[in-house]
Amino acid sequence: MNLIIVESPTKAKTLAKFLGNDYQIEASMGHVRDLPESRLGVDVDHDFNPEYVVSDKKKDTVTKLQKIKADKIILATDPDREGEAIAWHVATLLNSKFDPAIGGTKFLRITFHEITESAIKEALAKPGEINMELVNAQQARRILDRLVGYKLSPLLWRKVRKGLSAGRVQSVAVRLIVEREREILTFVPMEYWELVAKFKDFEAKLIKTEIKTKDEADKIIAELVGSQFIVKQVETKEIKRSPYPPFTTSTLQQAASNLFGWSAKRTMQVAQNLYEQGLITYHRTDSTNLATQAVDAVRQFIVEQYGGRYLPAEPRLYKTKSKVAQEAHEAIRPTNTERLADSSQQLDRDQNKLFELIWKRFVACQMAEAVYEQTNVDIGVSDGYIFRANGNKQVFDGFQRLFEREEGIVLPKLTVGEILELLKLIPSQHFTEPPPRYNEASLIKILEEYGIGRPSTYAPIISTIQERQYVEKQDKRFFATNLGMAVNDFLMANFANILDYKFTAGVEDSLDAIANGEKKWVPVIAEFYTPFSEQLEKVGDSAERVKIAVEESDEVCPEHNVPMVVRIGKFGKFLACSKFPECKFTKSFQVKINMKCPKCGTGEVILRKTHTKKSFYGCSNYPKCDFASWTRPTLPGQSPGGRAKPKLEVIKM
DNA sequence: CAGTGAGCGAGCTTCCGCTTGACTT
Repeated sequence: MNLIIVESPTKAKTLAKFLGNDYQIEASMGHVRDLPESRLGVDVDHDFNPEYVVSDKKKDTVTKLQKIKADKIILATDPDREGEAIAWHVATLLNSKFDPAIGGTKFLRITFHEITESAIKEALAKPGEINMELVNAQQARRILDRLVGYKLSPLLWRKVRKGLSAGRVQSVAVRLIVEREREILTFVPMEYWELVAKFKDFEAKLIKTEIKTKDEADKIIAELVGSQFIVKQVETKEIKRSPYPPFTTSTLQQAASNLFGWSAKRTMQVAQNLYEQGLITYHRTDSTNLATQAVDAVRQFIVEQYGGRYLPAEPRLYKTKSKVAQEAHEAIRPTNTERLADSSQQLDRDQNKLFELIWKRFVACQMAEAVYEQTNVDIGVSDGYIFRANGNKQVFDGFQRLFEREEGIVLPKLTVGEILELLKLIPSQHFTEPPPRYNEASLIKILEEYGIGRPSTYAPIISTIQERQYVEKQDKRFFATNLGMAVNDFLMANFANILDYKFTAGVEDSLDAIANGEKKWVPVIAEFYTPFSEQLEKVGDSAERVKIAVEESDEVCPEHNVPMVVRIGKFGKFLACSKFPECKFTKSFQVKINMKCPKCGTGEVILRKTHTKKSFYGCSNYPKCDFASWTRPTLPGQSPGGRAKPKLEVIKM
């Protein structure tokens, strides 16, 4: 009997369908061994020798694998750095029971990038061995992350506050948010004006002229009134739009965040569900590759469903942009394109929404381009001013057939030299705006661009930086807290190299060098650790304890008539008199949603929490007014929840 | 449907990446 070990139980089931009774297939459930949680587990004085332990959570899995009697053990973990390491750890743990010298058990390593019958049988036909260079690259990655995290965090406990943490990934995520916060705080809005000329049936905007003040706008209007508006140029060109590539984890999380307002965590939970039901391919991937079989099938589907005009002559190939991508899996796609109609009844609302999103993105990615006719019209005025109007008409919908149709702007037929009748000049005041605060989608996007974090960690990173209270989410946007800024400033002042946006990219280059045999892992780690440990010692000896700014509130202490400040206790935020410890007056911290209580009309609606930490809406006049609601209260005429309707339309098939 | 809470300092905290349940409310 042959034992095949993969990482995911769902994958094990799929393989079992393809292979007969000659194989027993089991899942390792990810990593089986790791550095111990409660201590460093790296011997920094002896070549960084790591200490690996099987955690309590993994014991059952490991014991189960060890008990299986097999002639051959085939390690079919993912074809990437982490997968290779899992294979090695599994082999090491099973070796005592299955020593080739004693029992004759043989370890074989196979890899495949797509879960199709042909790919698996091909892999089984030519098995290889564990690639120790790749394993060592993973060990270097693991040990470096441990050294950074478990050396910097205790320094923060000493210099800032107990329980804090720092790491190669999380500290950069916090840095991004802190720097954006400061950019917004120091941003000076600049006034500018726009001028729109209204004609019969269309309008045009003044271009190439900067207007800074109302006086300037008025002056130009005075000049223009009574002038002749003449069509100077009419330019029409064809524009083609291509579909987006199929989803990876990060783009799926971004789309679900932007379209549905979902957190990355929620998206992954729903995707996990779809994956377990066999409806989609694996949902933790950084690749946009597609199995040839799947592309062939969807091309046939497109012809049958929409007609040959919607099919490009050649299949579209999508190259993965990210340099750090490991491409162990395919893109996220439906496992069966034709399954949409009958599956929809069994799925709940969230599953349906996400499946439809994945389905559309995949089918669209193999459809024809959409074609538009774009018209630019320049209108000249005697004084040299130029107004421009843009028209946009869809000529062929192509892949856009699957999505909501955008309203085009249709311009009337205009000819060069034509004199237009001006109806009105409309000035409008604007101000330049700072870049927006990050939300989950934009944070994941930029982290991926820097190569920081992996598909399996984007969602957990977002949880960690909030749990540590480095950042807070308000209305789905991240705000840096005073604590986050203080920790960031401390780390930037003393360990700027680790917080460098390019640090991870440099680490990745070294790991690649280890993986392809150009470098050995121990010197790579030593080269980092020697200066790092010197710096740790220096900062530990000399740095002052960091003071965290307290946030003032609008509330005033009734006993001392001084502002109250926001403090953080065991159970979250509360308001305290700024004269503490002299004055011990406190008040609960109220999160207002800018709405009067619908019951008493005088109180503010505030967000509160039950004993069990569940959020609900209540009235600030409680206990005088007992208004309470699980959902955000609505004012007459407002749609419940005030949420925008999702942009998807139902696919008719 | 709605606690409390900081300051002392024992013993504790902490990383990133790979996978799912097993818990409670």
